[in-house]
Amino acid sequence: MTILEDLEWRGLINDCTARDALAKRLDEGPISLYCGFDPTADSLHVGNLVPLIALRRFQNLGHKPIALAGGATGSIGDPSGKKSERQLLTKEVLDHNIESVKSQLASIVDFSEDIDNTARLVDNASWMAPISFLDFLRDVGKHFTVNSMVAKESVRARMEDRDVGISYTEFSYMLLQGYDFYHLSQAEDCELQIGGSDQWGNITIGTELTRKKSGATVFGLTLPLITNADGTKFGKSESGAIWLDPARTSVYLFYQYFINVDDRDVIRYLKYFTFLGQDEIATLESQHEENPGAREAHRALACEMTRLIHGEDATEDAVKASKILFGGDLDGISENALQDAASEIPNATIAANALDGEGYPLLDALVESGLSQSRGQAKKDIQGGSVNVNNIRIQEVQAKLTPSDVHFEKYILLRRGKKNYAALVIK
RNA sequence: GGUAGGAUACUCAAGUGGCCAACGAGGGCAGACUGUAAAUCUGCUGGGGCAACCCUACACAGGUUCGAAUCCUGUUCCUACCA
Repeated sequence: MTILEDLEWRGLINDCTARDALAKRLDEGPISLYCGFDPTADSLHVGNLVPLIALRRFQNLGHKPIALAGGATGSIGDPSGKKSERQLLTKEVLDHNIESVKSQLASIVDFSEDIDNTARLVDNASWMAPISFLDFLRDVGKHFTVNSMVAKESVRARMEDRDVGISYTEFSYMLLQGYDFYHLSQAEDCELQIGGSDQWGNITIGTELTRKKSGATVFGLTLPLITNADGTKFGKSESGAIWLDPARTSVYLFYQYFINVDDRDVIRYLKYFTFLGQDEIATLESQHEENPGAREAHRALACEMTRLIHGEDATEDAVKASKILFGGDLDGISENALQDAASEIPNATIAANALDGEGYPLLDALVESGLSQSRGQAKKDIQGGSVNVNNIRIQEVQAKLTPSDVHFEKYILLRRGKKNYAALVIK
């Protein structure tokens, strides 16, 4: 199966320039391809993942991936899909972001030097910064009419909204990205750019510019926007985006996000995100249809994803913790098991002597651990029967935690609702 | 510039002197059922207090009144029509 057939089967091709010509070129041998990302944050999140994983799919088949960090473009701001003008980021922030994201990229594409088609990371600031404004206008700007630029979706949306408008700076963004492609085609023999579907306009500017300036044919391919069956935004949980940085989104929560994917989405996501083949996914699909309650497909998705981003050991810990936390009773649990579970969920520390005498109010513990936002909310949660201490439901608002609630002289396990856990660590 | 209308909680949207921390819908959270689903049903949805109650909040700043989201004055912003 060719790479394009594989992507097609996975539902990962949204749009493609000169599809037949690209297929032919891919048959002839490995090519270099790139995918850009703007360093707007110091971590990637799962929403960024599809194009990067696609880079890896190409790499697995011998092609040479280039990850492009938008040190230059990121300082301008891509208007695509943005309703209003963006705040400019300082150079220090951009540099810091690129540095942080670099290690995350390494878990997705292979940067090891002992293979022929090792991945490379480039920063477009390195070739963009030296170009003078005059040169840019003469060498790049001359190739495009404002008429066609204005017609691009990303610009038109902002032009039509007269309240926000679009600055000249953001208007120029597409030319910068277009120039990137031209530059990489010259300097790195890069022949393909991939990206999210919102990048179509920017990518075609690049293929056009390259053709006009050098006569070479380069290709563009966009991947679909991931949509959840229930209409919510993919990659967002109740507490915000699911980040790849474990300091921002714990491995446990990362794993749980995929475990909790909607039934209707799970097979699609296995195709989008994992490297499992047709046979394996077909097996999971039939298992899922026969017995959805077992959630084999969810487990496979969550494990594959967690393993890819966080590695084998962290995945095992997350699986272990999930088993303990959703296994019911705490009786007979071992100290190690509880400790493992506690290390995966939010912790709050209280002093041992706070439990003495009257005991420590459960209300305070809920707020302290972040499970409830305020004491008033904590009270409602308790009255609503959603609060558990050591997996036993507590409904007295005035309940106090005492030394008898402490397991192994160290832990009290709190839970709000079915899935929100926190550990109270006694010091 | 003129005239008319508008600004209410996460969003939409009622309320036009006390019964308003504010109807209703969506969203969110939780409970029941289940599979850590979906659908459905139920409860909650400004902060503090066990409570009586207190504080903060109906664009902003003042005023009238025992009492204001509601009336008056000024300010800002929106929308429509006219110039």
